Amino acid sequence: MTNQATKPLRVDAERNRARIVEVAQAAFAEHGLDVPLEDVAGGAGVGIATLYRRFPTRDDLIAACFERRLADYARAAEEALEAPDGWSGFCSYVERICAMQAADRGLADVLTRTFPNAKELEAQRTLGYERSVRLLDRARTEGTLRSDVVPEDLVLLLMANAGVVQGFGAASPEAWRRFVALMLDGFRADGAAALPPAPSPRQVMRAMRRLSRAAEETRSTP
Amino acid sequence: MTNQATKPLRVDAERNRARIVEVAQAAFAEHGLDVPLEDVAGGAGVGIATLYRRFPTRDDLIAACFERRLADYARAAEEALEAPDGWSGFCSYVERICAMQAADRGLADVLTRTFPNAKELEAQRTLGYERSVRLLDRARTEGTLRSDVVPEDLVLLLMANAGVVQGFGAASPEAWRRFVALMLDGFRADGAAALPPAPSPRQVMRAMRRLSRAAEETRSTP
DNA sequence: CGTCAACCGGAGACCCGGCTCCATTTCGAG
DNA sequence: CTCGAAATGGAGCCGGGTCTCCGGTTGACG
Repeated sequence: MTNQATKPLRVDAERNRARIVEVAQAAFAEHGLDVPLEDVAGGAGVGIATLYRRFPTRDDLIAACFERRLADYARAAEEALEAPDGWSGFCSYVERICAMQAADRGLADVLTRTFPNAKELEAQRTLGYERSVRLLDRARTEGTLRSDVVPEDLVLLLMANAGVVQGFGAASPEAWRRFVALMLDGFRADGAAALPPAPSPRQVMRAMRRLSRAAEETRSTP
Repeated sequence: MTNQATKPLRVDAERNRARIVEVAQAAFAEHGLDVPLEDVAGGAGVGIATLYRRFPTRDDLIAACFERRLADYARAAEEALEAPDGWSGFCSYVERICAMQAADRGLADVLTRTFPNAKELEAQRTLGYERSVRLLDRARTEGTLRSDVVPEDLVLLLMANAGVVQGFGAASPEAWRRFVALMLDGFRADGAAALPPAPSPRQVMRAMRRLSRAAEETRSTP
């Protein structure tokens, strides 16, 4: 979805494009992925048409804004893999991605939706996913992480944390920390009780697709 | 906000009112608190004006729909108080209210917002809150529930579960069970690590007010 | 059965966001 | 400096939701 091989833009056009992305990034972070695009255009000191010409689809703009952020996300797992032990790696990873969600409402959405047309984004997400699987395996074989966790549980956690962040927002910006700590305690192996079944990977995909679709509809028919 | 002392309605009007509430309840349960009111009116086989005449405000309709459901919510805590021990009472309470959220998207919202003009609703909520405090105290002094939990943690849980329910929706209707089980494990006293500070009661109130306000704005300027 | 207040429905005004069309401006190559 | 392609911006259309106004209908009482 990102124009890479296309002809380079005229310098003024490129400048505008950059400003749009910059403003959009801030707007997404503060208000979520559903900010009115007119506001973004206005904030960038540019006409709405310019924004649409450069980013025909909202998803195009989202992709442009979150490529870097998602790379950070993937890197978080990589760095956590370098932790001295599995458990601390797992914990610091979870805390880190939840912190990212708390700091950027848009990212919280991006992490729980799917963007079929933005291969770059999806590639990063997949990369992060694969690394987190290794992270999970390591902590699990170490015996500190409960043995019945599956990668899908991370999605559960991401969605739950999104709810906390969204719910408390600015009213209690640190509330998510407590939630995550509680949750991490629940992930410990010792004394863990049996768990109800996890959603299947297919179900997770369906849920993420559903969220994307719902967002789109909410936009066209608010 | 509920008209109690006002003159009784004409029988046909009363019949319509009842149908509106009935349809609205179902619509709220399925689509959340933000369903278009025209749909509700249409579903009830009634003109939009009739709905507005009977419920000048969306909140009036919400209050009429959720008085009973919130009474159920308050009763859940009462019944949990009768459990043989504190821990099982706490667990069954948590599971029950989360199940209620999963079964009714509207309720999930009602439980995390505030309705300053619906004293009946707020009274039920307060009742439920007071009972849950006793529930917490009992399990805590029993030594099974970690000693550093506070009532605000239940709000944290409600908001997190709302995120899970909202996120997975129909794609994995049982996912919340696993989440709640994980969470409950985190609430156990044994081996609990120190927790970051909880949001203060004031912060919780502010957050709930904020959600209400946000919802209103989303409605007028989606 | 007649009357009137209560009730009803739907047209339409209003607002908002998404998206497009096109007359005008600006860049930059020659 | 000239000139065409690139870029621009805002007016304007659409669709959807809220809420009101008013002419027509109906229940209930005498």
